[in-house]
Amino acid sequence: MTVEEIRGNMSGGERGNNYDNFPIGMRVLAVDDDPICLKLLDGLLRKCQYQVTTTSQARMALKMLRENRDRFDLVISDVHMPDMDGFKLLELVGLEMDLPVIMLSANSDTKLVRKGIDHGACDYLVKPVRIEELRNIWQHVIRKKKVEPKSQSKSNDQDKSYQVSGESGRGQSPTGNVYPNGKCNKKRKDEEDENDENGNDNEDPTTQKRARVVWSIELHRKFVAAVGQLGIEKAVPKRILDLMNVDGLTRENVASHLQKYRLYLKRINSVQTQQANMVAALGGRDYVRMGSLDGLGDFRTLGGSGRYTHAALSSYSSGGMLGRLNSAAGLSVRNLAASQLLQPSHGQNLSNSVNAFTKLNPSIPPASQNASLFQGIPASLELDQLQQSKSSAHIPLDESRLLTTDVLGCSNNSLPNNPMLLQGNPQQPLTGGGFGNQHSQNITPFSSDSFNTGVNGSSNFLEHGRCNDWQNSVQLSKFQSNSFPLTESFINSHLPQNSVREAAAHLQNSPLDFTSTTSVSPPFEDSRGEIQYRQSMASAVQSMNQTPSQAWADNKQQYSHNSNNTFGNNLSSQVPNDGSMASLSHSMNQNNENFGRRMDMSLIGRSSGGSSTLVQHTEHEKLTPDSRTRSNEEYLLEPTKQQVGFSPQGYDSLDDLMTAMKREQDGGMLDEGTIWI
DNA sequence: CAAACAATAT
DNA sequence: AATATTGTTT
Repeated sequence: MTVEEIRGNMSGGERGNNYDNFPIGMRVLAVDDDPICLKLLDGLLRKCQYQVTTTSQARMALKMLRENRDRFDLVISDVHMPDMDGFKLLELVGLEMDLPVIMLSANSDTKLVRKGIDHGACDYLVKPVRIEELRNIWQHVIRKKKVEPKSQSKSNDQDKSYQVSGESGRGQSPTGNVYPNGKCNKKRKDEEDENDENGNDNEDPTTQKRARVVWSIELHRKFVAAVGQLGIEKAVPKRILDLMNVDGLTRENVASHLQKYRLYLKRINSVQTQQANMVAALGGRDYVRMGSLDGLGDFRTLGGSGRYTHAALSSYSSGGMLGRLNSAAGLSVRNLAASQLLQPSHGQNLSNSVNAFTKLNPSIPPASQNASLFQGIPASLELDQLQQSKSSAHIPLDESRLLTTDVLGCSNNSLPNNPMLLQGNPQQPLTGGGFGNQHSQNITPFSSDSFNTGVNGSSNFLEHGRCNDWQNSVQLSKFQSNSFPLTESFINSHLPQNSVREAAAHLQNSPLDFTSTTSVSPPFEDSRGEIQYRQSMASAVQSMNQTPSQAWADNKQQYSHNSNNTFGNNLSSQVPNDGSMASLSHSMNQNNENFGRRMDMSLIGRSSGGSSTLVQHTEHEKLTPDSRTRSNEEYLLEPTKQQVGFSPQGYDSLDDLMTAMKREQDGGMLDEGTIWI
């Protein structure tokens, strides 16, 4: 009988629950860009009596999975795929739906296998796959189910996936166990601290000091999930610990990680802000910001931010225009950066309060709040800003306003604090309603995005590894920040605006190379979960009114490196000039597919400009250079106009900026950035 | 006192 | 750089 028949027999049982005759009818999603391989795989899986669904596109797979998480029991995916790196898919799946994923590849390179496992694959099969291997894949489903049950009684130890145990070193279990002895107690106190003294502690393994916790991807995932569940506000060590329900993990461990996580979030925010500000300051260049942050994505990957930078630069310079920029601009940039860095950040308090406010009352309509909030901001900030601006002579204050505007706009949108929601499933109806058709909506997304974007975008570049990346994110930030300076310098350089623009345009365009060259990361789709959390955290933690929306844009991002290049072309062609951002955004939401191209753009933009933000008002823009800039810029610009919200003062932005700067400074990010140029 | 947090140590 | 530990506050 055919699979279909089997399915039918199983009758309703499909939903995942019935495992009556389990392996039979197991719902498998097979993904492989090679139609032949896919067909073959499909055939084999069917022979195993699994209920098979196939797709040749990773993105499609992700889409299907997102649409109905309970529709599949297991995913088997090729590693090499044009639209999305298999590892990326793996990570996203693991993160978002936590389904067992089996990687498939003709390459049996240990490193690749390892990579697959590290990214959460429950198995790695080498092509050609034998049916014998496929006959046993169901075990992964069982295993996962067993572990998953979130029964969280902390008591059990063993089966939980997370229990902390094992000798410290190993760590390889993808799942990530932490502590050394299985038994560990949560409290370190109990252990025997004292005993050892003598030297005789000999110990039972139990007794030893516990190994330090390694925050594996899985563990981090759990952590993030817990945080997300709790909401930032309530995300305190103890609660997180409870939710995580990982044996052996202590509150202290969580606290420590939380500390780091918060720092990370802040950083991200800062960066974003910074970028946004920068952009604004610069003159409002807009960049498209689609890129995004995907939430997770960035965790660790970026190992060396440097290379990206490098690549970007080089491509840049090669472009010709760049060269000039570099030289002249470089200097200016540097100055700029330096000066900015120095500035103290005052407004933090303010911003914090704002955030808090927002957090607390997410539901509250934004507009009023925002307005009030902003207004509330002390003038002092302004002063600071001024000072700042002075120091960084190049940046005109006026421009800074732009940023502010964005911010406001975002807030106005009244998006829920959690961008995630929006982001979440593009396919799904926008929840907030906020985004309705209205143009206001349209606007919103962008603006908000712009904020987030910076940061997010960086993530895109990163290599895959969602989880991995968060740690890297910082690096990303660096990268971005660096890029920024470039831009600035660019701008700053006293070139006539037009020329500048042109240059900018070039940059953006040229970047294609960059993109392709640098093997940036795999595409990113966001993983919402993380993103969400992240965002929420960020917003909460950080300051500012960041807006939530970034999410959606971000989601889309995929950068396809493979896809293409055409960035310019696509852009121009696909996106009509007239098309406003709104349309864009809509389309984006609706189809992920489109994104790919767009994403490229964004990436490029980012890379080149550093900031992809969207930007706002055109008004400030001195004018658009018409035709030349066109593709990218226009695209961007248009929307900008729509954007709207203006707020008279840019306090926020300033504040943010300052904060960001300060932070950066602390982080040394800026410095670095400056350096490269 | 326990928990959270920030700072500091390894 | 990632965790752990310590110190302070709530």
